[in-house]
Amino acid sequence: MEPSHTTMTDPADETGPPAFDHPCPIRDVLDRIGDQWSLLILGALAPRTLRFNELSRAIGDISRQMLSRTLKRLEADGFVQRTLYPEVPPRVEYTLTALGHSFLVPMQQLVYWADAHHEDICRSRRAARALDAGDH
Amino acid sequence: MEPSHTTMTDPADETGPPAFDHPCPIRDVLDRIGDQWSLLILGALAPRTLRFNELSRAIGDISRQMLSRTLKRLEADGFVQRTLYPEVPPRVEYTLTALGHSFLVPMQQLVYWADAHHEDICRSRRAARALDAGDH
DNA sequence: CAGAATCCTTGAAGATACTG
DNA sequence: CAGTATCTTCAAGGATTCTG
Repeated sequence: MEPSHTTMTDPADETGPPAFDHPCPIRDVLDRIGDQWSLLILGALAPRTLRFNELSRAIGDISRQMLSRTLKRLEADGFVQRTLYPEVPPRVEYTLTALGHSFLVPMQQLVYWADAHHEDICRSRRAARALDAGDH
Repeated sequence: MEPSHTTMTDPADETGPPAFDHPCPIRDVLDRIGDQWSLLILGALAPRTLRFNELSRAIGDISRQMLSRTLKRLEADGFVQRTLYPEVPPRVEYTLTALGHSFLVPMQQLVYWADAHHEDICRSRRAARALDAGDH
């Protein structure tokens, strides 16, 4: 856990207005992937470019509202590129940027870990619940 | 994104929502690390065992409330072990389990990525804000 | 088709105070 | 020392409606 936390108090980068860019890199990334939808969207876009409604169907239970919002953030952060084709009816395509793809590399490792250890976690939870139920 | 996500768009898996243990391993893990404190706690415990108040001081701006809650969840999920020494005054030590340590391995990769690309993200954000300010 | 605008609910987190 | 108990706030996310 070294790199991110030791640098977060770096007093030398006072180049701009504070209070809106996050001081801690990993926090920034976690805020992005911590939400309900970002990772699902990135995963859906990983193999191929998709249009708005294709993305909506691919994910299934996401509201248009949240899909729109989340895509905007991902676009603003440079993970996703949005391309509007000025036709009628309008067509908009979303595709991963190089940054977006590169992000999925370490993320994939985490997915592997999660798959490998999910059972351990569930077992631990059941044990905890059993204890909790027994002692009150 | 193979193992976890390709299966969740599968239209054929309507076997009924079990509704108690999370169906998606990665979601489970993300829920844990997505919150404000879990990762900070794991990071603090990585190099050494700590007592409750040591942990509190190590993290700094966490309330006792949240420290207690988060530790309980981490303990229930098997990331952290809690040991109570029945002395007066009481002493409680928290330490990472093998599962907790193994989790930090892929997590570390994500931290590296975040450090390496934080500037890209910030730059992208600034550009997005500039565009946004210009077009309305 | 691809969103934006609006309103509302809920859970996460903070503040504060108390306890074995 | 190591917590728990309440109360409150706040923002993420959902539902619904409207539009170029």
